[in-house]
Amino acid sequence: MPYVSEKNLGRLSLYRRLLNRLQAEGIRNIYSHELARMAGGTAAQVRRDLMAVGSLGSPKRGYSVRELIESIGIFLDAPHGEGAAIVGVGNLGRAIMAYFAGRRPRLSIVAAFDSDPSKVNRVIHGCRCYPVEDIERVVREEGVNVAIITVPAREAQATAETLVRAGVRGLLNFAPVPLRVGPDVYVEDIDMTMALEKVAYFARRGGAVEEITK
Amino acid sequence: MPYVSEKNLGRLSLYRRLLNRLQAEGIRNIYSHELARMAGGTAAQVRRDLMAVGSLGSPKRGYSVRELIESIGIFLDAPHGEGAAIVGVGNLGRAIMAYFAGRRPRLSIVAAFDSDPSKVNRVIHGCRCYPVEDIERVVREEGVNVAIITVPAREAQATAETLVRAGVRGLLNFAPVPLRVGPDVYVEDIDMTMALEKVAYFARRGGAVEEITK
DNA sequence: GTCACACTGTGAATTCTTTCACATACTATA
DNA sequence: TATAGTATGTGAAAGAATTCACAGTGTGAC
Ligand SMILES: NC(=O)c1ccc[n+]([C@@H]2O[C@H](COP(=O)([O-])OP(=O)(O)OC[C@H]3O[C@@H](n4cnc5c(N)ncnc54)[C@H](O)[C@@H]3O)[C@@H](O)[C@H]2O)c1
Ligand SMILES: NC(=O)c1ccc[n+]([C@@H]2O[C@H](COP(=O)([O-])OP(=O)(O)OC[C@H]3O[C@@H](n4cnc5c(N)ncnc54)[C@H](O)[C@@H]3O)[C@@H](O)[C@H]2O)c1
Repeated sequence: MPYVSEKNLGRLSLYRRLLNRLQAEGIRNIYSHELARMAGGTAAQVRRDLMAVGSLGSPKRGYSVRELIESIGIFLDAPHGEGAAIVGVGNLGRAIMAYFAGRRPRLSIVAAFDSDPSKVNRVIHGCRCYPVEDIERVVREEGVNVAIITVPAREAQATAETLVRAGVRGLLNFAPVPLRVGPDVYVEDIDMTMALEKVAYFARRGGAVEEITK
Repeated sequence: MPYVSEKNLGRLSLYRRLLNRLQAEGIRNIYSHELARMAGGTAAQVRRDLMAVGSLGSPKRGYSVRELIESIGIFLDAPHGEGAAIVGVGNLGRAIMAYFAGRRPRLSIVAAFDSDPSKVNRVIHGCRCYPVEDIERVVREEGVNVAIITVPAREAQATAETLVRAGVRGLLNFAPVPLRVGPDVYVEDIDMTMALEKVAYFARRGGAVEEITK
């Protein structure tokens, strides 16, 4: 399987979503420059990204939407689907559960955990909420490989360690603290404060340098 | 004012948060390699990043935590504070309002908007919720420069256009669609589906390439 | 059947980012 | 006051990511 950088992979995920929308509209073929326009990039970059999934475009007709979705799927998805866990069923955690509920069949939230007794043993957005003591057991039983962390910042490191001990190898972290984990665990941070400060800064200094202009 | 790349700026924001925490713990000085360890980077990168704010370290003592926070603030923040707006007071929008409420004095959410009549004219997490028809007026009155978009995907483009028309120059977009705006508007997308797919992918293929190892 | 065209796939060039490595400078100590 | 030692600031090198640019190719027109 070819190596892809993180950015590369992110864009493949984006292309797939755009392609799914096109497919729903009945569009069967698409050119790299059209996809680029939708994704906010350049045609060359789209083509370069698609090399990872084994390019399958044809001149004069571009890419088959159906084939592309399929190829990206083969590349991105776990062969037999995958379940994620979420720890911290607060404001953000519940919003995320609502968002992912019933959305992606190949990657869904299969277990939630919270330390608050008033939240455990309830079903929230179609997903059972367990006490944190059950993390290890449930993660192992369900074969969960990926987890979302939405606990308060001071609990995040300990939560990450528990999850890793249970076998989780990928973390999506919403707590505003960098997590320390072993090199075999992949961490993606979503840092809204940083994002908002970036936006404020670049909005002040004469806007975008690189926006979808044409 | 020196030019900084997006990544650069993001890290400055992160450093500031880490430094604030240190300051609260009573720590007065810090070395680049310590900050690097906390932020998950290298010492050289920290020093390089800090060049943007005008470096002010001293050998043997490192950087003054207080001075650094101050310098980063001068660099990052609007001189007299700044108000942001949020459009879409749903699950995610409310979580974000709760999160930012009373947190950053220099960059706070000063107005919320929703199209749902049952939400407007209420105060949610200390912030007035207006009908969408008032976006233009309120944004102008409050001098809002930055907005957060948490409306459903199909409404996002129209919302962005309304905001830009009202004078907003920076958007933090949570809707899973790339926004088309003019080149003078800065857009930052937070795409949770992409993030989760990335985590799942890299978790599967032997974890991180580049995590905080040492 | 064959021609011309527009688009793909991809090496090479460019641009952007990170890391290296070292001269410089400050402090503590005696 | 002189000295030793360690951390900074930064040019230069290395490494990534993006863009350029063009050869190759399948398609539709005729
Ligand atoms: N709300 C947002 O929009 C937002 C934005 C950015 C970042 N964050 C971060 O996301 C995290 C959650 O934010 P929130 O607004 O949902 O907070 P919240 O207080 O609403 O929810 C936190 C939840 O975690 C649970 N919890 C606490 N300790 C736990 C533990 N050790 N194990 C399991 N569960 C535990 C609590 O019971 C609660 O249900 C925080 O770290 C916050 O900084 C939130
Ligand atoms: N919930 C999540 O965790 C999550 C995660 C990723 C992305 N998103 C995206 O964020 C957006 C909001 O998600 P949500 O879960 O909060 O949805 P939601 O349905 O709970 O909230 C949407 C809100 O927007 C309001 N709204 C609808 N049209 C509007 C308009 N034209 N102008 C102003 N307000 C309008 C609705 O009244 C509602 O209050 C969606 O685009 C979603 O795809 C959400």
